[in-house]
Amino acid sequence: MSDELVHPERDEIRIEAVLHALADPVRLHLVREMDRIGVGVACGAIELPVTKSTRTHHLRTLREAGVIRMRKEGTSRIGTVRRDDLDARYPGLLTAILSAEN
Amino acid sequence: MSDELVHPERDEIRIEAVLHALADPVRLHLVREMDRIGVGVACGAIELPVTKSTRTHHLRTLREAGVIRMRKEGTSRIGTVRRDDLDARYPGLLTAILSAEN
DNA sequence: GTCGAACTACGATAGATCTCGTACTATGGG
DNA sequence: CCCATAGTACGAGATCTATCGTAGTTCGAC
Repeated sequence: MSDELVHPERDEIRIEAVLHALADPVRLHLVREMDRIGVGVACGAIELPVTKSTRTHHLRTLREAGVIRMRKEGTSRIGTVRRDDLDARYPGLLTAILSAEN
Repeated sequence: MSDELVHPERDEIRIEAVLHALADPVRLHLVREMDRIGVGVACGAIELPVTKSTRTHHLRTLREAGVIRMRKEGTSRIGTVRRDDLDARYPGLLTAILSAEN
């Protein structure tokens, strides 16, 4: 059970899905926080103005788009940005988006 | 009349709007074609599997997001990608998206 | 002036999606 | 075992949006 959660392979990631995932302000904030913290972060620890179930929805969208990777750890989920895969597939994309100030 | 087409200023462009605009396959195709051709292109000349009114809708979305600029020329609309503005605001973003193979 | 071409405006509709509440599962501490 | 915590599943409501058809506008050609 190293990977019960479904993730797309690197070559299965689609640019439209990535852009759509990052076009939502809540999800963009999630990814920015994960990227800022760097190491795996408990997804529930990131403050959001939405409920738990909405958070789950957004995290699934990010995961299924290939933007983040999630693994289980106890009752928590540890999330990390898939920077290596995204940089390999779309060089410069993530940096350009995450460094945008507004 | 003063019904000149409305465009956001460079510093009014928002990253979420740009990402949302480019997340649609029809709009991404439009922008890729405009960028490939380079100089201003008659928007109606780009082949699309949608009707005229749907095309208008997508072009307006791109224009209002600040991705393209449109000017009138006779009964046609000439569209160009706002590469200078986008490169200045989000360095590397457009190149990363447009060079994505899939 | 009349006609057609290019485009926009508007309304309608079907589907997506963001949000929530409730119910449920799984894990770990006492 | 009991229970709290972290998260998911599911369904519902409200909003958004992609699409179309029809009608209207604008411009150039004749």
